[in-house]
Amino acid sequence: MAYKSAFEAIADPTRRAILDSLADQGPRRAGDIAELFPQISRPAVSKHLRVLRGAELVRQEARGREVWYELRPGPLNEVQAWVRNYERFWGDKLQRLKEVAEEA
Amino acid sequence: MAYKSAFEAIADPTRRAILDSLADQGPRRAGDIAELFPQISRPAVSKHLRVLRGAELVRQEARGREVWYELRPGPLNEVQAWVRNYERFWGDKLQRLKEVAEEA
DNA sequence: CTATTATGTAACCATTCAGTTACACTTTTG
DNA sequence: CAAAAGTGTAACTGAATGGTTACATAATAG
Repeated sequence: MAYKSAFEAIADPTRRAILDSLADQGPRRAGDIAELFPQISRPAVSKHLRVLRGAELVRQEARGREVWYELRPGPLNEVQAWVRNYERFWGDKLQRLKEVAEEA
Repeated sequence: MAYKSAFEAIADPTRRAILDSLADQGPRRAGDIAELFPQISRPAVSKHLRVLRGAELVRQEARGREVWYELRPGPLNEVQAWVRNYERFWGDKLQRLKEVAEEA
């Protein structure tokens, strides 16, 4: 059960949704997070949380018998940096013009 | 072999490297791309290319018996948009300040 | 025409993944 | 204390993943 990179962690749509919910609504309990996904079982969500922990995208904090999860989006930095390298291809007008010119 | 989203396509480091090489050096032949990865076989690279095609991150163009691959980074837009939602957590100074304040 | 080159695919394999159910553990509640 | 609540893990399962080797096909070269 090797630790995953942020790239792998966010490949799964359920895990992205978990992160989204933490971003929108702040720290939540494990059970509350699981309730967001009635279609899958609680242990399945627990495993997703473990993957997110492994990627250091969330931090957990025990409060009595409850466990609160908090967003820790730092590692997404790497993803952003990688994707930014491609912005020019759809953002840079000159680049776009060059592509059109090459097609002609 | 269902078609993957951009998120899933870029989860694999070999596929990211393929995209990087196309971004850096422009369109290349399938064989040339495969040579970038001496550690894995040519068919394995061919399969990665297929995944990238499925995600519409590359386009292929037959030129005689050669097949040229060209970067088509449009779908990365979706990834960028998603990640951008998290920028504020590490970029926004006010947000950072708020977090520090909450910890204190 | 034949041989070679460039490429993709089929068939197979071991591993990983995402899910399940059953269970264990710890903390709170009555 | 006993029961209930909150959570994670073990064991299992079917499907998908990433890799391999062997082969098929099409185009160029001699």
